[in-house]
Amino acid sequence: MTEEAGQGGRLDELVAERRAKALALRQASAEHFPYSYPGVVAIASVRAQYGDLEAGAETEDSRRVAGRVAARRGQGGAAFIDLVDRSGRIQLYARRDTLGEAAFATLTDLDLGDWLGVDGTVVCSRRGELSLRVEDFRVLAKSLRPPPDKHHGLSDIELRYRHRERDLIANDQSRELFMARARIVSAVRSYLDGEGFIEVETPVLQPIYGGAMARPFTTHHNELDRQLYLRIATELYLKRLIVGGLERVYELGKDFRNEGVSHKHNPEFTMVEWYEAYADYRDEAVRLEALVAAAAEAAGPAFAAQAPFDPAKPWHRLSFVDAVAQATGIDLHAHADAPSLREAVEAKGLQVATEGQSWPAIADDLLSKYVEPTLIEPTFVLDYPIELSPFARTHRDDPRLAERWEAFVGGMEVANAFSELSDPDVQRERFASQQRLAAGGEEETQPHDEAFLEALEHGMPPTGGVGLGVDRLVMVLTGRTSIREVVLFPALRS
RNA sequence: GGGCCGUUAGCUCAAUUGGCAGAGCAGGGGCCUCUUAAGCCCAAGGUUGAAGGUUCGAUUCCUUCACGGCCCA
Repeated sequence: MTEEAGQGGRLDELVAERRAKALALRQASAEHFPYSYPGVVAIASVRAQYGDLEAGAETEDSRRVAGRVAARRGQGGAAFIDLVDRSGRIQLYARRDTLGEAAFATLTDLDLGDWLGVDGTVVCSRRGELSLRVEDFRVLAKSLRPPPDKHHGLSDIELRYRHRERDLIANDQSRELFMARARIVSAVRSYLDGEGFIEVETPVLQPIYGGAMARPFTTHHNELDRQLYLRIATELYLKRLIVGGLERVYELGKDFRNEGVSHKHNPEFTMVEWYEAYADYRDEAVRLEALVAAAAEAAGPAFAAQAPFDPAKPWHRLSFVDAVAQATGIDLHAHADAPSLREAVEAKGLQVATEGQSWPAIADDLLSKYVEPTLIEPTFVLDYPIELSPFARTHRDDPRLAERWEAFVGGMEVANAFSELSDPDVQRERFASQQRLAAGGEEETQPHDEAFLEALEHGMPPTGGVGLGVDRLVMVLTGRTSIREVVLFPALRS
C-alpha cells in the first residue's frame, strides 16, 4: 500500500481545504488551539446525570466537555454537532442568535474530526435527545486529514491494523475493546496484588534465553560487544527471586518469540507469570480459575456475553494421556519410544509428521492437532510427559509424567503451569537431556543456564508457577478470534 | 510453505459477455433556527495495488510480484 498519493487524487485537495481553514482560525483568534482546556468532564457522566431528562426540558446547569466532531447537521441559523469522547457521544445544539454571527460561522465551519471543547447548558431536544446548548467553545485542534466514513466506520482490516488511530476514531467497538483490555490487565494485577504477590521486573535483554520452547530474537550490545537475546519467558529469573525469598512474585510484560505470525501468534506478546512458594500445580489451577473469573468480571457485561464459557463454573480437568487416547485411540504409555509411537500414528492414519521426530515432539503434535482444537470450554490438561517439561517436577505418583498442566479455552492454549522443579541436580540432568535432543536435531530446546542452576543450589522451596498469555486471555474474554484484534499495533509485513 | 479469495475516489461500495469507470458519505458553492445516517439545488473529485502480456479496445482475460483475509501444513 502506498502511504500517500503524491500527486493527483482527491486527498491533496481535502487536506489543502482543511489547512486553509486552520490558517484562518489562527489568524482570527489567539484563543483557538489553546495550550490546555481544564475542567472537562466525561460525556458519559453528563449522560448518567441527565439521562432521564424529558423531551423539551431545559436546565440551568453548565458542563464542559471536549472531543472530536463526529457528525454535523445544519439547519440554517441552528446547527447540531455530535461530539465524541472515549466515554461516549453527545449532541451539541448551537444557535446563531445566541452565539453571534462570527462564532456561529466558526463553529459551523468545523470539519469532521476536529477537536472541540464546549461549555454548554444541559437541555433535551424536542425529539428527546440529550444535548448541550453551546454557550462558548474553543477549537482545540484542527484535523488536517479526512476521517473515515462517519457511518460505516473503517472496515478495511489492513487499514485498521496499520493505522489503529483511525480505527479508534471511527469504530466505537474497537475503542471499547481496548478499554476492556486495559481493565482486564488491571484486574490481573489487582488479583495478584490482593493475594500478596509483588510485581517485579526482570531483564528483557538476556545473555541466555530460556523458560520456554521457542526461537529467540537476537540483538547486540555495542559497548559490551556481546550477543544478547530478547526474552522468550520470564520463568528462570522469577524462580531465582523465589530462591531469594520473595515468596510470591509476578511479572507482566512482553515476551518475544521469533516465529511466524498467525491468528494466535504475534512475535511480541504480553505474558504474566507468577510464582508462589509452598504451592503446587493443583493450587495454581484453582488460582487461575479465580484470576480468570476476576478478569472476566472486569471485561464488563458487554463482553461477558461474547466469551465462550461461564467463568463462574469450575473448569474441566483431564490428563494428557487420557486426552490423547480419547482423541486418537493411541495409548502413549503403551508406545513409550519414538519408533513405537511412530508406528501407532501411522497405523491410525493420523496426519502428524513422525519422520525424524522425537517421542515428545510427536506426543505434543498429537495433543496440538487432535485435542487442543476441541477444548472450547476452559479445560486443564494435566500431567504431561516428563520429556516435554524440563522445568517441571516429576509427578509424585508416576515417574513418566511431570506435574504440569496447560489450560485451554476456545480451542487455544492460554496458560501453562508446573509444580516447579527445585532439585538442582535433577534440573542439571534435564538441561543435559535437552542438549542431547538439540544434538539430535530438535530445533527448540533449552540452553544450559548455569546461573539458574547455581541459584537452585541455594535452595528453592516447593513452588507453583504459572504463565498466562494475556493477549489470548483478552481474546477469549472478548470473543475475538484473532490476536490482531486485541493487539493495538500487530506485526504486519511492511 | 501450499490452496482459495480480495485490492476501484479520503471512507463504504457498484460496474452485465472484454465496449465511455458509477453511487452514497465526506469535501466545495447555495437554501434552511429542533436536526440526528437531516433534507433540497449546483459543481467537482480516478495511474481501477504494481509490472508485463493478449486484444481494435482490459476494472474485467493471462503471467509475475506486493499487501491483506480465510483454510491447510
